[in-house]
Amino acid sequence: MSNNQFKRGELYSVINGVASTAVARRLQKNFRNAGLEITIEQWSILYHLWKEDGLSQQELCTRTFRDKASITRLIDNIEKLGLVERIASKDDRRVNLVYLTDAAKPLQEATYNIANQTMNEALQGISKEEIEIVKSVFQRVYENSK
Amino acid sequence: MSNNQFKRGELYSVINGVASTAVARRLQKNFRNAGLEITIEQWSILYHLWKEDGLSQQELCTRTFRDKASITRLIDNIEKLGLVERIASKDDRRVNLVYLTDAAKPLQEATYNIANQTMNEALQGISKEEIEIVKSVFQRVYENSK
DNA sequence: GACATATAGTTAGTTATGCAACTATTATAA
DNA sequence: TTATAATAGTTGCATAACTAACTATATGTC
Repeated sequence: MSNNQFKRGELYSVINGVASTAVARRLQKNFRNAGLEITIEQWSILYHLWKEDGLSQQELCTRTFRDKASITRLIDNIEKLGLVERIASKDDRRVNLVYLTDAAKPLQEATYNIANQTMNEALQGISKEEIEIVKSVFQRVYENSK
Repeated sequence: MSNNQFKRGELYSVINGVASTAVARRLQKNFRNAGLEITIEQWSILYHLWKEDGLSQQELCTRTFRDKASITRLIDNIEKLGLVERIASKDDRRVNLVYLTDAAKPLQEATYNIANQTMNEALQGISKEEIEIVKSVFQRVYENSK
């Protein structure tokens, strides 16, 4: 089984280890205000594909710490929006590779800007040292709990 | 590289400020192994009622950082299990007060033990000072984001 | 080559979350 | 006093999560 210990662990990499549902909700609202009708969960998938397109669903499980069933349905929904498509791998016919469509590419800059701004606001007044401690504690809690 | 986040504000107050879905899942599993078929979310409601019985749904919203619709349905499910009951307030007829039933009381000690043990394992090697910093950062991120 | 096992992905069932629209009750203001 | 606003809770709709059972393909061992 994959290490899918975190429901939306994705946010971690985005907000420097300081994760909170408050931030997630704020980010979602900012997306919506900008006319971007995607969920944060969907965005987290796109985020990884912008970094590296054509990942397998299994690889997305690993990178986003999600269950494979969750990935299946997230991809289903993003596919319905026309932002990604599944293409069967030629090397291994069990594998689906997930590719961004042309419709997804313009979203990247807009969402990056909104995400960065949201995170900066959330992290105001918090020092780099504190963030490092939070990350370190998270890491050890994770190690202790698996 | 780990990835951590607390799923609900609730967990934050329960596990000494160090929240992670890994701990939540471990806790859930430990509950199940002990024959306690409740979810962590349900348990988080019971936890607050064991500390102070007869809270209103609104008060549970505040204390567990949840939406009132979420509380409505969580209470629905816990009520179906026979662990709590809603009693209309005499002072304000809009208000439901949530009371533990006799069936819920014996669960307290068992779940406390399991929770404490799970938390102690998760927090091994982490100092009180570090935990305080994590709590403080969470609080400030929350304040910055609401 | 054949059989067992591991891996990638899908589907079903249950729980939980958030938003928005709604009802009922209480508080406030004209 | 009456009209309006605020508050407590419920319900409908959509998304997401986890477990477990399932299909299909690959791999490894005899």
